[in-house]
Amino acid sequence: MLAGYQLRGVHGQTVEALARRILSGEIPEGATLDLLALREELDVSLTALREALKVLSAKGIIDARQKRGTFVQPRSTWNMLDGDVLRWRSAGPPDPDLLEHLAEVRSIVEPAAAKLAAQRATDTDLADMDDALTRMAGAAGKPGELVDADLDFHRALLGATHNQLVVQMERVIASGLAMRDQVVHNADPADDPVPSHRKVLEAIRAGDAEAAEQAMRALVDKASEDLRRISGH
Amino acid sequence: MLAGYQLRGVHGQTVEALARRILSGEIPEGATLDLLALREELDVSLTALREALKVLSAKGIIDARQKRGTFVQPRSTWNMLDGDVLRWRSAGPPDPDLLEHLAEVRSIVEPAAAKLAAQRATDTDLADMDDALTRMAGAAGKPGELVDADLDFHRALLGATHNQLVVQMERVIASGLAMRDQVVHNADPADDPVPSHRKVLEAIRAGDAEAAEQAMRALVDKASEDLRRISGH
DNA sequence: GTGTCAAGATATATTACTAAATTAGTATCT
DNA sequence: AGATACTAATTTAGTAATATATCTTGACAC
Repeated sequence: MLAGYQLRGVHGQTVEALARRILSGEIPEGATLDLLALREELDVSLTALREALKVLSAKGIIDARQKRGTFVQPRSTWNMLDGDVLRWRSAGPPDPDLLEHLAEVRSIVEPAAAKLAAQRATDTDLADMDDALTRMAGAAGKPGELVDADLDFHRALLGATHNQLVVQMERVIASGLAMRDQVVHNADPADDPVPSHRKVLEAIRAGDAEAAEQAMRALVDKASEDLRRISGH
Repeated sequence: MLAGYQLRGVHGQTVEALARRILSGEIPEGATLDLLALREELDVSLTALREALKVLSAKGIIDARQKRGTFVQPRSTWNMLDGDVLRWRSAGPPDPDLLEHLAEVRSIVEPAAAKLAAQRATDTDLADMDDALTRMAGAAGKPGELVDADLDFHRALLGATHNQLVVQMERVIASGLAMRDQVVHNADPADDPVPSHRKVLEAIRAGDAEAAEQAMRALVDKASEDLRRISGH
């Protein structure tokens, strides 16, 4: 049960089904949706379908205009930073570009976050990170727990920036970790993730912004490197 | 007409009204929504209300569970990077924290984006940025056009990273510019924004990643500085 | 050419109903 | 008395049929 970073099934399965068709490209960008046909295919009422469309519309995936019809919007207007959208995308066949982009965002955001965290972390923040690290150390062998604890560490770190918007990047990182797991499965037991994380934490605890930034940069650079090596680029 | 970076009225006014009430704190976090009461207050049908709720639910603002009720979620789960959410927030009384956080995200993302852009910008990207810069230079005195061109420049720059996720940060930047405009109104005509932007563009054109990063850092640092000075901190 | 008007199409809203899910209370049995 | 099983109440979720509002297109007049 590695559903640790899977959001609760907030929106019914109609949305999921529709989203999958669009995200996968089965229904391409620019296409006009045939609501009546979809209604039959998905075997739901029109109102239920429209509620699903409202969700997708809220995420910038479709646009429903009177008289003209309901269109799939270009991918550039999709809310790629939305947790659901990321999850739907990662559900399909693994997209190497997406993985690359996710890693890139991490390497932009996380070192900067570590820097801020070093300047602002409260005792509670530190305790949260410490707790996650302890659980990481104790989860050797149990891949599910390890990923959960890993994510918790990064979540706590982002929280320590005390910047609401930075905290939201959690979704990107969670998605990145989830997709990585789909690809790697059995990580090399030789490289223990704990020391590198501890290095970050200690720099933050010491309030050394530069050291924290650098330690985090090393961490995400290694992650990117691992990814590149595995995805065969 | 400074609606340049205002999204088309995608979702009806019911969503807007509900969103305002929640975002403003009138309906606080954790509150249980009384659908029947809201139905009357907003004077819409229940299905229309439910569609509005679906939109808010898609943005992580509320959570509707059968039998238990519909709850306002804690702010930490709201999709703060969503364009609509940002717009709704900036509609209310200006939140100094939000401005600060927006500026912080800019100062994290944009220098990194400039660096990537220097490595990847195509001729088209450069032309787009150049065009925006030209329009900036020609829009002296006309504040609306200036902001539009400014935003276009940053949009083009983000596009030049060729990273879908980074491109999405446009919403954050657009929101930041919009909120800044609400506050400053009449900018000091003494400081012309064009030279600093041109410096960034030229570094990108030259493919000098470090210079581009630095030039952009200088730019956003100055913006943050201006903001801090005005908002009276 | 430009503006106005009518017709057609389609998303949007309304009403009223049924179904499903889940909590809490109640009764029953051991 | 305590645990289990049943029942009721509440509230979201879904269905269906119908009406309305608004946008697009094309035609027609000016």
